[in-house]
This record gives sequence, C-alpha cells and structure tokens, in this order.
Amino acid sequence: MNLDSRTELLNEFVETCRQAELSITPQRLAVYKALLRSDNHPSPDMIYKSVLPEFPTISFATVYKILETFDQNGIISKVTALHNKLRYDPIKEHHHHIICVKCKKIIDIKSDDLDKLPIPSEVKEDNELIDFTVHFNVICSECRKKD
Amino acid sequence: MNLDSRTELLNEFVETCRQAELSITPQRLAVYKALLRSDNHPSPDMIYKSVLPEFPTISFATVYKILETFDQNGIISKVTALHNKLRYDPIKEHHHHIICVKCKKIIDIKSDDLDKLPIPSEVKEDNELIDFTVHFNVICSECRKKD
DNA sequence: TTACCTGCAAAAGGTTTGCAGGCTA
DNA sequence: TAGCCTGCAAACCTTTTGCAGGTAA
Repeated sequence: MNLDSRTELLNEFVETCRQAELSITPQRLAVYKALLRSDNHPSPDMIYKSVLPEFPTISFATVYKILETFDQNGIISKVTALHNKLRYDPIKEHHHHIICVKCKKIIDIKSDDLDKLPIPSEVKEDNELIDFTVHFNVICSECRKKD
Repeated sequence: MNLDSRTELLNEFVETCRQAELSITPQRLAVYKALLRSDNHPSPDMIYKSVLPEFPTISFATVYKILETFDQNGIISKVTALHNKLRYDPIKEHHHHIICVKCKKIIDIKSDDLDKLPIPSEVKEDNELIDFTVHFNVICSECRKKD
C-alpha cells in the first residue's frame, strides 16, 4: 500500500470513528495501522504480535475487543462468519450457502448460474482448484425479528 | 430426504469406504446416518448429540476423528476451511478470496464479473443481504510442493 | 467529569493428542 | 492375527468475560 492511500485510509478511519462516536485511543490507532500494514488477512494473534513492538503493554483481550468493535462499525470485516465452529456438509452436489451472520444458520442454494461463474485465471495459475462456493452473508428473518 | 435416496447414499458410502480401505464400524455408520438425517450443516457436537441415543458409549474424540476421516476421503466436506481461526479483512472494496485448505493462506481477487453474479431470489426473500463473496478452495503451490 | 476503554486474570468453549485396549477385515 | 479404530483423559489453543483502574473527549 502506498503512502497516499494509507494517509487517505487513516483520515477515513478517524472520520468513521467520529461518526460512530468511538474514541480514537492509541491502542485503536495502533491496531488499525497494523491492519493497514498487513497483507495476509491477519488473525487476532498476528495483529497482537504486530502491535506489540510499538505498544508493549497492550493485552490480548484489548486486541479482540478492538477488532470486534471495528467489525461492528464496518471498518473491517471477518473473512468468514463461520470461524468459531466446525460445520460439515454431507451434500456432495455442487451448491452454495446462505449464512446468517448472527445465528450462523446455513441454508443451501442450488443454482446453475452460480455453478457456471467465470473462474478468474489467477485462481488456477499457481493453485490446484478443489472447489468453490458463493457465501451470501445475511441476517435471517428470525434474527431480524429479535433486534 | 426420502428413503430411496438414503438407501442409495448408504450404498455409496459403503462402496466409498471399501475403496478407501476404511473399516465400516458401527460408530462410523451411526455418524454417517446422523449426517444424512441432518439438514442444518451440523457441528461435531450436534452430530455427537444426534448419535448418542443409539450409541451411548461413543466419545467426542471419536466423532471428531470420524468426521475428519470422512472429510479426508471426500465423503463430506467442511463448510469453510477457515473455521479454526478468526481472520480479518481490512479491505472494504468488494472482492473475493482464494483460500488454501492446507495452510489457510488467503489471497484477494478482484473481478467485475464475479461482483455481478446473479443473486438467486431466495437469498433476498426472507433475509437481509449484507454481502457475498466467492471462496475458491485450493491447494497452493507451496503446499503442493510439500506433499 | 463521566462514560467509555484498557489490562489482567480467569473461565469458557472447541478441538486435538496420546495411549491402552478392543474390534474389523 | 495384525493393524486399524475407539474411548478416556488431559492438553491445547482460541476466544470471551468480569472487574478495577485509567483515559479520551
């Protein structure tokens, strides 16, 4: 990432925090900078280690809380909502998933159109493609009712 | 699932086990039947609870081992390879992911074609769509070299 | 000044591992 | 019979929670 776009993103971050009424603490800034620095979809412990040199007193719990806050406010996002539990699929036919980000319910969808989606050349360039699925992240009707 | 297709799948299961030189133990059969019974992409503990009435002595570790074995032999599959660690994405532009199922490396892909994929009507029917991403599950070149 | 935020520590939750004994093929 | 499979228990790893003190606005 070049300097201009980093500065731009940092300004945007400050603006987003103001709008969301989030304090811009040194810890939050450090975590956000670590995220900008990263290029590999970091896990909380990677962020923690990356922040540690410039912030030796930060705690693991704080990193978790900050990341969750950022996610809640649309500043960053989880790569998958299904990170906290192993889920198995017995169906072998090619299909796709609707996933409720709140209750983690998973619904299958079959769609010929989706099955035929264009596979970008970079996918097969260096990798052995096993399969692909489209994940539709939603809030399901039950969870909407609860809010 | 109707009886015919259940019987068919069970026969297929037996055949797959033979080909993979897997013993067909009562425990494995019970777990497989529980998977067929399920319609909600069960987690290991859901499978465990589902098997328990007909198999009160089965252990949690066995369920995990059986599910892993089934996955390794293509009998079932994980809904996401990223279940064992939270991963964050700082990029807000719409994009998609190449995921190595071995080392869990994640690579971004941008593609206008993928962004425009047809969203099945059932997705928006009852749910509030937040976003969607295509997950390309691969074995990356580094991991292939290791094997 | 006040509500929000951090840091510590402990707990919780999910998954993996090692090993001894038992069962399938 | 031999090697694979199970069940138990403990360990491990990640994530969450409660609370007391500190800090941003």
